Amino acid sequence: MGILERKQREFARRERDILDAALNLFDSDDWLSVTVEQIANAAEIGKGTIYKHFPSKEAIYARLTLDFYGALLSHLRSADTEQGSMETFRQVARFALRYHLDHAKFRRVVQYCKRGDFKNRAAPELLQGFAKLDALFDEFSTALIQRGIDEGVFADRPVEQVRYGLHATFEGAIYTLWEGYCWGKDIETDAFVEASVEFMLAGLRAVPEMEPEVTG
Amino acid sequence: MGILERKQREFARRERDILDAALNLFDSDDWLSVTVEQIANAAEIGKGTIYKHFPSKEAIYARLTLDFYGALLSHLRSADTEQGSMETFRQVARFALRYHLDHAKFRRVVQYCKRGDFKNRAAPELLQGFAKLDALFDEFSTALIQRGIDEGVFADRPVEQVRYGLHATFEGAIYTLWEGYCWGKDIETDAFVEASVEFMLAGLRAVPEMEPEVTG
Amino acid sequence: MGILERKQREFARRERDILDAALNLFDSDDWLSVTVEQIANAAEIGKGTIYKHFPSKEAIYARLTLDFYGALLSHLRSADTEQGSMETFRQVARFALRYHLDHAKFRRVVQYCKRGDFKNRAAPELLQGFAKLDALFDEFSTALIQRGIDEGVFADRPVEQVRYGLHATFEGAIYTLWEGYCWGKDIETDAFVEASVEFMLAGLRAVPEMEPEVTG
Amino acid sequence: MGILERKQREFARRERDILDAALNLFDSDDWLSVTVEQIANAAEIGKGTIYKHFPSKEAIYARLTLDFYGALLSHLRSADTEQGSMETFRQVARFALRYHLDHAKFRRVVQYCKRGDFKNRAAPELLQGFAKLDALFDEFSTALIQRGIDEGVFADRPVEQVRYGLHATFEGAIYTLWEGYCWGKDIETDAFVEASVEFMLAGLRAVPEMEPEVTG
DNA sequence: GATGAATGAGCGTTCATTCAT
DNA sequence: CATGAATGAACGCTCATTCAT
Repeated sequence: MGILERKQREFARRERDILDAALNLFDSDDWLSVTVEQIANAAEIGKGTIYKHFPSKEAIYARLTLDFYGALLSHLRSADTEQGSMETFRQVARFALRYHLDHAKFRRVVQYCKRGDFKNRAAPELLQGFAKLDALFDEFSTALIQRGIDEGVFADRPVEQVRYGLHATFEGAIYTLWEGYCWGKDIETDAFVEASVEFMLAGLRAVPEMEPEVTG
Repeated sequence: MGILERKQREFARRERDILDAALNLFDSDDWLSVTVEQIANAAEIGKGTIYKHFPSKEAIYARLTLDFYGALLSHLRSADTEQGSMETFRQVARFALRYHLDHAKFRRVVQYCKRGDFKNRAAPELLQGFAKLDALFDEFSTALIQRGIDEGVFADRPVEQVRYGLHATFEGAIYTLWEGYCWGKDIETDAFVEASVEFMLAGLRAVPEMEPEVTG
Repeated sequence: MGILERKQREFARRERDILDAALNLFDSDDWLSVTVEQIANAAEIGKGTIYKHFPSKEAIYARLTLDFYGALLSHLRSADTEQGSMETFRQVARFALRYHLDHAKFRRVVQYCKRGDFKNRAAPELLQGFAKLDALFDEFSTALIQRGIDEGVFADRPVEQVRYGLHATFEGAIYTLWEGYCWGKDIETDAFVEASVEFMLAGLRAVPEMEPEVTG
Repeated sequence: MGILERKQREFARRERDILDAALNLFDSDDWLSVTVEQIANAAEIGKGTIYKHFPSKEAIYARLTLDFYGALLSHLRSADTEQGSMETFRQVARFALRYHLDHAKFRRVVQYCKRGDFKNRAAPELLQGFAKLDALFDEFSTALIQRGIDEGVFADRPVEQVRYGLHATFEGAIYTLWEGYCWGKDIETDAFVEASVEFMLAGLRAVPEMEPEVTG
């Protein structure tokens, strides 16, 4: 019915209001001291209404984080793969890093949700949500790397092995971009993105064992 | 006098007791809920005595973090530099990563002290301590890289630029080693250390702009 | 009309559903934390509908209590009075105690409604309901005792006086039966009922002032 | 040392202040809505200080109740037992009832602590405290009754059995005295105490099985 | 008449820090 | 110098009741 539909839409809209309000309030180093009441006020609803949508404050954190990664994944999957695997990887990596930069408001809450103490407290269903995303990212990146190896563009090593270094660089790049700070200075973000992407590609192409002779 | 000296030694010893007690208590996901009283009990002193040594609880965090990085730096500086710059870098990087693994008890407090909200609250003198360490690490790593470039082992690029990718990989490697978890699975630490080190070296050697032709 | 009648019947039926649902949910030590929503769910109606039948949650408590005592009274009044006054009293008392045991689900809410804080908050009309029941029980028990005195079976004292002890034993028996616990042990209910009834009869028969000589 | 002793005395004194303040505030039908802050204010200490003495608000309830029963027991044990067992029982029972009247401020909290939901939440050590008191009261009353039986003053029945009715009357008397209300009217307390005590004695003396013939 | 989304007041408890002894 | 009792601000969450549809 039209009435039911409208109610559902209003309900969904309020949920967005809550998440948006929270996200904006969380964009500060003091974010952890933002109270549920402040979120409710910012969303222009009552405090109790928040709990119609989320069972706890931490569930809001989790939801923002899941939304963040879910949107990233969906963008990545719709990436253009017509080009060579190197260029494809470059664009995917670049996009992922820029996505983090463009959604920097999420950074504190996303990092919080990765912490062990958060996961210890989190409801099992939330943890499942995170695990599912992990698996999807895993699958996506594995395919990307394997394609490069198959095409002879990346060094022919077990994917398991090459992903270690790749993961390190990627995680560190995000961390540093979000921190905005490196080697005692503010970073120049565009340059940082490009340098990190090329670093990843260099690692993917490199033949690890014999490299001194090859390069030297 | 002997008396004065003994008193000073006792005082210093108590400080160590506090820091050791805190460090052990902090080795848990619940570390943030460790109270000053618990630390005092574990150190077998009164709660008030802690405040003779540290102006605040967060000062203990800062001190542990400074100690952690200070010790790392001093170890790195005493590294053997007799070998070629590539091998020297490899050993330095490997040592730094292993050092983080070997001092995993520090991981939560060290990560906490990097957070923006901590730095906002921190006393200026503490921030100076961190800045000084940053500068020393900067100086040390710059020298290492520059030597490799000068010897023709690393690609000839502005140090500023190459350090971006290097920093990303290094930070991400530490983060992941401490997390113990990557791509949805527990990591195999030895392999992870080696993969990360070689990834860094690959990035340092690679000629970034023309690589498609070179490798393909 | 048939339609009107059916509506009334449905309405009354819903009220029963609410009361039954509430009563079942109240049969637990946690009964005070049962929410209106839980009652509504158990009664398979909407939360708002409850308020079409009862002006407040406490009105449900009051209604259950009034129903409980009302049913007891109506049973007592229809008791067989053909036997002697002692046996009649014995049967009435036994029935009243067993009635409490058989309706133990009511115990928490009935006791709650006796509390002073409840009565302070209660609407005047509810208090009138309780007062009316009190008066009817008063009348009923007075008649029963007076009959025993008139027949020379109970000691000849002012009814006012004898009822004090009787009331104490009766109230205490109910309390203890509902509690199920006495002198540090679980009670054996049948024995407890009989012992209490005989205790009441002993008190009713006893000549208070001179008894040492009489019995000794 | 004098210093240590003084500290202990001050500490104990504060505990008394808290308990006294709480007791006074609890002497109202609204007692459950008395907040910890109100108690702290009334005791002229900080809210946190309360928690140095009691782990929770409910622990204050429990403590008051234990104090109440502990003092009663110690009074009862020091009762004069020189007289005959009937007179001794009469005086003990009378004292116990009057004690409840004289400490009516305790009545709400004492009744609260008997409730099942309270006991479900209570710490095991508290429950042990209650169980211990139960056992001591049990022992005391058993001895009193047995003495009456041995002296031929009370009917010769198993103590277990006679205590059922006695317990009912006693519990009910206290409940009613505290309520102040019986058969729809305010009670006259002195008369109620005497009537209840004589009721208990009548029950103790009565020969249960054959009484119709004996009395009629 | 039935519904259920929205409301918001209310409170126990923790713990870093101080300071009198 | 060492101690530990005292402090009090701060906050997530519940749930009875209302009322627009």
